[in-house]
Amino acid sequence: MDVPASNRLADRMQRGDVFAPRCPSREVLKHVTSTWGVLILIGLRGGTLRFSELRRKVAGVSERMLAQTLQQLEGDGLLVRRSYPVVPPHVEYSLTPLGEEAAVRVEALTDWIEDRLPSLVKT
Amino acid sequence: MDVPASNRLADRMQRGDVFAPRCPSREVLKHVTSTWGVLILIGLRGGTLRFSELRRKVAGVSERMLAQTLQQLEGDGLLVRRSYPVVPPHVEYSLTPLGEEAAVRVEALTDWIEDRLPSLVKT
DNA sequence: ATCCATACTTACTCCGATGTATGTACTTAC
DNA sequence: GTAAGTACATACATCGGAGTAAGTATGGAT
Repeated sequence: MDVPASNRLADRMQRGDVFAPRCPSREVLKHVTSTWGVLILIGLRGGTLRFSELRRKVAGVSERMLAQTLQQLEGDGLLVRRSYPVVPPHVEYSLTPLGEEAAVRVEALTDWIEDRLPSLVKT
Repeated sequence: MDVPASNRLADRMQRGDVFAPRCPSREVLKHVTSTWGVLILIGLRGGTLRFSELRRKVAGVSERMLAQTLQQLEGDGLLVRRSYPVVPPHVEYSLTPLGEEAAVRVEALTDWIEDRLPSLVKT
């Protein structure tokens, strides 16, 4: 069968198509599937967390990567940052409804991997 | 509340826990969520494909990255490689049942991103 | 004789993802 | 006075993901 007209690159990019290298969806995908993006999304499913709480929950993140990844996900509209002008600083992060939807799907993948790990060939 | 004993690092790694930095599940996760890993898994959902067919379907991959990512996913038991001793070479790749399960979840995520792209803040 | 197609591998290179270390501003605790 | 906690920013170094180009082996087409 032939390729339908709606498969043209421009159309696919407007709809959102990860197969189109320059589609913005690739950016979001990159953020969401990044090492720390995955863990932050899942970590926040339990509810709102402060920066340092999240840092403890997502063991192994550096402050640098945590801050950076949080900004990316915030820019994508997947989480919100609320800061309170007190001292010491108090900043809270929580998923948006959109972020919750993304997190559910990411967690479905990681849960599956964790479950099936024994079936997967040893590295 | 305290951390239960089953949350000890060693236990979490045996079960498979992406939050444990040295758990093998992190390796699999890395392969599956890599730029080309994602696209290859989805690309193969349509059925068996040859190397060059896959290369055309997953637009933008270099031969180098395609070969390398295929080897990773094969090592994880997510796809199988069948080669026929003919000339010119003929090699087929297809998902294993395990790979199909993974691909479904990966595609659920990418489908969601494609759908919700308009809702996501512009970069 | 030369080119093309196939499925890679290898060498070289580049850039972005990530880690480390340090700084900041303020307060509480010792 | 000095250390610790908080939420970052910034500079520097590193490492691996990723692209490019070329090579390999073979046979058929031109």
